[in-house]
Amino acid sequence: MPAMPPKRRTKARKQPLQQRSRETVAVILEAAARVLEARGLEGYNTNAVAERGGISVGSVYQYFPNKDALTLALITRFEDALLAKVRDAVAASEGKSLTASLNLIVRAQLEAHAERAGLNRILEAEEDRLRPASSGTSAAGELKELVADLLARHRREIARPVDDDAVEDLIVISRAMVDHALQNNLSQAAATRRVLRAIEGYLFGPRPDS
Amino acid sequence: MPAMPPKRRTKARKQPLQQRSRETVAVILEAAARVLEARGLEGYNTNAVAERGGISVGSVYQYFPNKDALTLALITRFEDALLAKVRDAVAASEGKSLTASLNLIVRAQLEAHAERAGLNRILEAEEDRLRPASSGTSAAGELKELVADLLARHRREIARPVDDDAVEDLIVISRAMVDHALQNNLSQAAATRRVLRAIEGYLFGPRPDS
Amino acid sequence: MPAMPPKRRTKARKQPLQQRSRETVAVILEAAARVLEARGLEGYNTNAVAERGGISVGSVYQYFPNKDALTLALITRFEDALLAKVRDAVAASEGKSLTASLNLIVRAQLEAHAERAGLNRILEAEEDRLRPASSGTSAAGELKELVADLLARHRREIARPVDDDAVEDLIVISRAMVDHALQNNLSQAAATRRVLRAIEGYLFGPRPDS
Amino acid sequence: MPAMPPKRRTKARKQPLQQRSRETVAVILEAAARVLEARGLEGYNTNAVAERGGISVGSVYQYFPNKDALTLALITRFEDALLAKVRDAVAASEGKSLTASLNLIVRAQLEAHAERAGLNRILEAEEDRLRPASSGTSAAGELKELVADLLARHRREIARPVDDDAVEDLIVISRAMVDHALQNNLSQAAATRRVLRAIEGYLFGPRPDS
DNA sequence: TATGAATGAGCCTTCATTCAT
DNA sequence: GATGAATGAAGGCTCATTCAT
Repeated sequence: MPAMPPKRRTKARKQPLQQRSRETVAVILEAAARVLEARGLEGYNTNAVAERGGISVGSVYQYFPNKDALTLALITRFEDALLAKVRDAVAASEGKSLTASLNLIVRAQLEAHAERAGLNRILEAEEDRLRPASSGTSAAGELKELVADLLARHRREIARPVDDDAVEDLIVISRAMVDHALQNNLSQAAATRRVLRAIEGYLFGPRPDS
Repeated sequence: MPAMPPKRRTKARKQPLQQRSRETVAVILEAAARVLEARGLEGYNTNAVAERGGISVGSVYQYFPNKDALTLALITRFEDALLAKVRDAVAASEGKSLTASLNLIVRAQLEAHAERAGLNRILEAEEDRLRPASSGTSAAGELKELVADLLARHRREIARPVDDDAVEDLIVISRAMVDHALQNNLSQAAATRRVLRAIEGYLFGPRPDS
Repeated sequence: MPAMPPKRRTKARKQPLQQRSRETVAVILEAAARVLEARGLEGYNTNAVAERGGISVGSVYQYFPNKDALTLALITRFEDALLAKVRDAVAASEGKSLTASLNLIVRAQLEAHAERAGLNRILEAEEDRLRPASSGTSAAGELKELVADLLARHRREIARPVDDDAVEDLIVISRAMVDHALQNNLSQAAATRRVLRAIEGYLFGPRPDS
Repeated sequence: MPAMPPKRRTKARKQPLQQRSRETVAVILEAAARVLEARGLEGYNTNAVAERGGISVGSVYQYFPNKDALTLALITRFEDALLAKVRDAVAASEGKSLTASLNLIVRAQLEAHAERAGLNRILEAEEDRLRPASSGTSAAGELKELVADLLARHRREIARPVDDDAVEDLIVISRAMVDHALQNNLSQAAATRRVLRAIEGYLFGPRPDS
């Protein structure tokens, strides 16, 4: 079992309360994103980020205690964006059929991932390394809730008991399918179809015997 | 779009034809595995590997042109082991029902991953970075074939057309579910049940309309 | 021979004539002292000092041209305090025997050093680095005078000629002994005894032959 | 009280058993010494040391885990040299009078310090910072023993009880006097005279009353 | 005057890789 | 083939100092 590296601060070093600060933080994040996109994890370093952002390294460290914290902030930004899209999709699916709702949600996910596919893939890979082993994010929590609520609303149409495990599995499956679709450059349509097929299989498939 | 890094040899520098050589390669691989397990990606470096293996760095470079090639060899070793287990499971499922066959295969997968869970997770994460974007491995190819054959044999019990996409999706889903199960330290039993549920949902679920 | 670093201002940038200014300077000095005590030379930096003092870095630079000047001010503050204590001791020893007088002075020194032992040790170490090689401070000068006067008053009881060298040596010896005593956490009583023993040995010892 | 900085390895990273290695270590130490002499603590950094030694930084870190360890090695080197000189002086003073013996020892000390006065002063200053607060070195221990033995041999000529405290005080006093002498560029003769005066005062002075 | 965000030179340290032995 | 000392590019990070507001 890998030894846990010595704890390091990974929270923001200073809350960007001032206007100027908030802008700088935004600049840093965007610069980091661009470096990651342009040069990959390989060429991603704080000096490059600073240069790209037209600021100094010192400024990066004014707001992020270390490189990992910066990456983590990027991950959070992505998660928040994803979550927002899903939230909207869920809201928009009020009154719609389960299939239609799922369709909306899957599209939302695909969009969120597709927007900056290269970047997001890298971030997802880094997440594993940076999160202390399944430390539930609030974002992850809310996603579960959203899905759970949707499923609950359509309980009767679903062939299996809708418990926490089901919600989790559904998220795992759709995330994997979405990633796979993007990796293979599937068209929006094909991607949606395949992801949906997987999800609906899970939901409407035969009630498990065991 | 990420700039392609300058091409580097990532194939083994020489085929270990001699007995002695083959042993050394094995030593190196095992040392690398152990370093990865003990210290994580963080503490994984060629000097540490050499030390752990009781050999010199120079020897590592005798058999692997660079660090990535070594990691890749480790990944291949894992994939081969997995494939072997799956192959056996498929062989053993001759004449059995589809459900029983899947059960065997899923167990095989779980076993392969569980054996050195920590190590394998790291390797899977590295795979993304090291494979030039979906460059089909022969191992991946054979896995597809195995699954395709099994499904073909039970075609009539399956609710959807058994095409390449279906095979791919099935692999994606089960891999994701297996990873997730291991990550959450599910028991063998629970893991098997949930992975199977997902797979069977996909196979026996309602025929897609579109 | 060490190259002389480029000359830098190390004097206070402006005389704190105004009441407010004087207060700010005091705040800065005390903040610096506390940082030094709490985090050592390692964690002693102008930003930390400003934060500790509840002011901005800019303000620190308003009153001190650079970090060294601040440290030097701290050293001076300590020296002044020491000198004041010694001056009082000398005044109080009017009419007393030499031994009694020395006792008072040694106690004064010990007190001054003990008050903030950790801080003062650091400052003494920094003094070496910051003073351009034995540039006599006025404080050092006055100390010499005080000691010289005391010795002159008791000339007849002393076994050796009381010249400048003797005064200097006496100061060197007692300073070293006091430092050593504090470093080893000797009790007031033990410390006083040993320091006095050293001093009296020097004064009352055999007249040097050469 | 200053917080103790996180423990770091300060022992040699690798024992220089091979001939080549031993040479490299010597090169590094001498380079470090020269950098310290030429540019002071200010310009003392591992890159400069490597450059000065005509080797690469990597080599420095092959033998010293960090900069402080290197400095510490330099300190030890100095202490060992000093000790060797004192040991010789003690040996040479066999059968001589106490005064003559002290004379030899003081000269030895002065020589050791004078040899590279600038360097040694810096090292002494760093010692405080680098040694975990009065962690008795073996060198310090042996010095005490040497002095104690000498004094014991001449017990009858000494005016005070020769206990551990006396030995310690004597060492403190002579070290302070030697440092002071070098700092003021006293001539060998003057320095010796003054240091001896201080020591003899301590030894032959009046028996303390208290 | 005060503020504190921004700067950026510079230092420590790591580690993949080489190559003389 | 093996060895392991040596290399040195590269990158994370700090902190004294400045200056626009």
